[in-house]
Amino acid sequence: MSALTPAVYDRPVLDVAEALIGCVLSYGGCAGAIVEAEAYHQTEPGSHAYVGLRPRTRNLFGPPGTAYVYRSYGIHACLNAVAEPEGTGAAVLIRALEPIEGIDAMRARRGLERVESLCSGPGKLTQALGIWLELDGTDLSRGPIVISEPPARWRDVSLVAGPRIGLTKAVELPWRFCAAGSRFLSRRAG
DNA sequence: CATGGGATTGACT
DNA sequence: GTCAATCCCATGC
Repeated sequence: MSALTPAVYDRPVLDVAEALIGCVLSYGGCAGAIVEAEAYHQTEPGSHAYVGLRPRTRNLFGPPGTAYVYRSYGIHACLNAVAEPEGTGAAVLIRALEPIEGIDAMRARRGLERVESLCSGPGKLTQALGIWLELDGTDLSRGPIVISEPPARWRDVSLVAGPRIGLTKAVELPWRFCAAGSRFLSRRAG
């Protein structure tokens, strides 16, 4: 399994979002296949980058392949992969994983048994893998969080695009991508 | 300086 | 279906 290079992220954010479905996210002995992701770009108001570079969103404008981890609703951490050239605010929000490795550690951190519930949401998967805000700004091609190329069974998965979840602005853009038929999504694809 | 809202979740009716 | 938890910081007076 080889890590995605920065060049993979240095492309239009919609292309990166599609490319990440089926890739494997690993951290601290846990791993899962990405089954759901959303694209965000500075040119549309759903993005944290829309208002311009701020201290909190600094890493969202960093080099392609950077991790952008932010606090959501005061409680949760959400993980993004930064895309497009440095200086452009664009990123892919990782929304759900199909657990592959370290499932018992995920269960312990989540306090749940059901595999389908371990990583089926952006705040859930960071809790399951133990990813927190101090990993903001780290390099996804070098670690400690790594995203690797899809295993054989994930090549050529069918994707379903639909509107992004939970937004109050730019609700209509179909920038959410899901692995078709997956049981590990945060919500059903549509 | 005070206020408010958010790329969510889980518990409850 | 509703709602509170809880933090950063942007915004406005």
